[in-house]
Amino acid sequence: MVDESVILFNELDPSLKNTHVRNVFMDGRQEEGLRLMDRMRSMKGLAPNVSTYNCLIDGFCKCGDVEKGKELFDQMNEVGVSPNVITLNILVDAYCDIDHIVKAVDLFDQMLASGCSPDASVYHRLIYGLCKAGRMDAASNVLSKLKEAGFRPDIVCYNSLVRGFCKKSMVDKAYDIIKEMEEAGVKHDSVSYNSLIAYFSQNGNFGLARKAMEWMINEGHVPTIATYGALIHAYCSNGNIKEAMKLFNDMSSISKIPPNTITYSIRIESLCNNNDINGAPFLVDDMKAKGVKPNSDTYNAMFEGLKENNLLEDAFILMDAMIEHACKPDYKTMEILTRWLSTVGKSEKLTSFIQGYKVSPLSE
DNA sequence: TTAGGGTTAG
Repeated sequence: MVDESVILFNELDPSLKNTHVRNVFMDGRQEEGLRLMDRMRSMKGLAPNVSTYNCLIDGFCKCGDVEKGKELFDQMNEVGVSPNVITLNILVDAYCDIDHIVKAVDLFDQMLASGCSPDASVYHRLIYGLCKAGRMDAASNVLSKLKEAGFRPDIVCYNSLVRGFCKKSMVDKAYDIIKEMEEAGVKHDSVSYNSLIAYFSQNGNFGLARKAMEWMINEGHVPTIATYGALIHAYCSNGNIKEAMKLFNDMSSISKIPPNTITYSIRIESLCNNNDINGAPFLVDDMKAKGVKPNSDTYNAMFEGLKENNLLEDAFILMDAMIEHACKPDYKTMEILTRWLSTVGKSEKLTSFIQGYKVSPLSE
């Protein structure tokens, strides 16, 4: 069979062949790209270059096949194409994304040992990935290596560390980082403040959280949706709905920040936790009116509330709404529904739901 | 002459 894409490829100027294959990979046509790469290798004086490999590896990683990406990375070494910092960044990001932190660190160490000199971005992204995974010892270790290599952490890197330490309740370490930022002349921003505000409010220290909000304003930073979100969530968890609502209103009226999916989900979750499931549909209507799209977390909060109140028929209607609005259930949705529906002998509804069929008797 | 592009709230 004649392969049209190969014929077209053959006619291209040699100088354009790598670009063409890159475009094929970036377009998500991995199989076709691989065929063209084979073709290239068989042509005299032509070979895929590092950027072609990078597009290919990135394509596989984005499709979730990171191991295939790593295989191709190894293949690069075999065929004599040296990986560069972009190759390394693609793989480090991909490993961090799927929480294969050890592999990300191994790859990084391997590159260091092989004499490749990563630029600051590789350190930055690895630190971010490690902080996100809560691996603060490893993150601190990479931070030291970054400094040894003569680089400096930037604001994003510092903020990742502040957040990581706050999440682990290692607030002294977070303060150390803030101090280091100040000494290094890197000015903290609203993101740095938001991590602290979230930490204080989660621990019920609302006085300090509000104080930090004041400091950030005095320093010329504007509170963001995350500032309000952290506080609203903490007040809701603490049962102080009045204060939460005040902030919700202040956010729109004073700060002119419209609520988003997360802010609404926080409030819906709070209603459900306080046995006020009847209030949830009104909030959903309000979201719709404001053009804010519910996501799986919004639905999950409502499913939890309906389950607590044993409102099975309402759950079926909600499952239909989820399908109708093309909102993909996540692992948490599946967990809630599996447990609930199997207990009440309605597992077949879950099967239909997964297959994308309506489940409510009202819609039949 | 390319390729990747990291931060905060639930």
